[in-house]
Amino acid sequence: MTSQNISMSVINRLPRYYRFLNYLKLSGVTRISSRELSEKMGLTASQIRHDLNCFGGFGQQGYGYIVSELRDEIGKILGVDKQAKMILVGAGNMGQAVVTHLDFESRGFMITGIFDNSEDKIGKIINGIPVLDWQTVEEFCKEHTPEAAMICIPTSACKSVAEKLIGLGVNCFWNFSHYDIALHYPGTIVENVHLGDNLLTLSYRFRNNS
Amino acid sequence: MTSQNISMSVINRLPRYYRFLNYLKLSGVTRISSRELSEKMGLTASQIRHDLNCFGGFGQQGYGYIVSELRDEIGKILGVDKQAKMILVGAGNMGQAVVTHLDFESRGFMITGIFDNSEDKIGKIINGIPVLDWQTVEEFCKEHTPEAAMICIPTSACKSVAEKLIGLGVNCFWNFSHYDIALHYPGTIVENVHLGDNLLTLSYRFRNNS
DNA sequence: TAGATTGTTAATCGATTAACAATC
DNA sequence: TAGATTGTTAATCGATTAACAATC
Repeated sequence: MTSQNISMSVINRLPRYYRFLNYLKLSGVTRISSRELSEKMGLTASQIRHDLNCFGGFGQQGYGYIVSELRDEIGKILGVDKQAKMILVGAGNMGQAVVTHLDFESRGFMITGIFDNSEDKIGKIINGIPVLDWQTVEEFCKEHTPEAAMICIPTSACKSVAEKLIGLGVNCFWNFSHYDIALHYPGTIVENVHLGDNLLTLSYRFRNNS
Repeated sequence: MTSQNISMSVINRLPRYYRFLNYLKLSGVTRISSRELSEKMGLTASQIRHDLNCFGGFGQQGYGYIVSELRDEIGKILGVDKQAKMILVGAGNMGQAVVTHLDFESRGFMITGIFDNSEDKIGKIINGIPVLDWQTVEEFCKEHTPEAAMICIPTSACKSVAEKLIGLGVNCFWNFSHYDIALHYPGTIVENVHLGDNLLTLSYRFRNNS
């Protein structure tokens, strides 16, 4: 395993490499050089080679990279061949939409349970999975041992939910709330999706577009 | 206007500053030093002072920053006091959920039109706004002159949609598809929301958590 | 073999942190 | 005034780019 000391800058580029290579493969491209890929992706060839070599030498000198091979290697690095059990906490608009819209199975996760505390939602079926009462999460975790959680609840509720889940062995979070889990629980792995922040950034750029 | 040459690293932190200051204000905190704020946010005091001074001296030496004043200043920088007209293209799960879930008005934008090309969706009312036929977008834009668009359609449809909108004077995009608008149309302002990429990054970090 | 392109090291560039003089 | 904390410059650190030897 050559996975030590890889910077977040590099890691954050991997999914995009994976997407482009996937697209190239589907388009029937079998071979590509770092220069050609750099033109398609708007990066430098140097950066691509540098990034890839964090994980090993996937190319052939004088030839380039075999698209399907490189795609598979990056897929393996990202963990697309595995599926960690993930629960969704909060079955509101956003939670429902993301779970319905996105293919989790091809991205390393599998939704195995959905929880909410509202009478309206409990019992509802989302994407084939029934919404359970948040009160029963402890029981569920002890039986099914989920490893990750997608958090789609109001920020005010997140502290107690995170605390509870961490106590039940969940330490990987896909966090859509504004509560800063990573800051309060240093051992956890957290990716934040802050749509509001993203929209504000767009606003700034729109207003200051000189 | 002191908005020249601000790096994206700084810009991307602004919404988070704004959120924390807002929270502090609501909590009744009137005054804060860069050191106190740095502890609450998990940054260095030096970085906070450095970031803020890109836009002007908002503090008082020996005293710190007045919370509500700083909040308002950053809000103004982000453009929360203005509302650019934005249309939503694609009224599927994600588009509906985000428009319903998020308060656009307090983040510099206002949804003034929703478009789709599916019979099921056209005529439906989302958040008080009727879904219009995508075929009528040209007419709509000429009358209402939207300045921005939220793109929630399949990647395959994005190229033609982006082209059309750019032709109609829209050059600011909140892009949920995987089509790379910024790469293909260099003059545009684009913020991408790539949920799938984000989930893959989480998968990587989960698998390589040593 | 000659040409092409990688893998890898060195140079550059940019972002973060440290230090401290200015000043409230 | 003395103490505190900013604004700002200098030092450090990390990420990107350039260069080129290795090699297919």
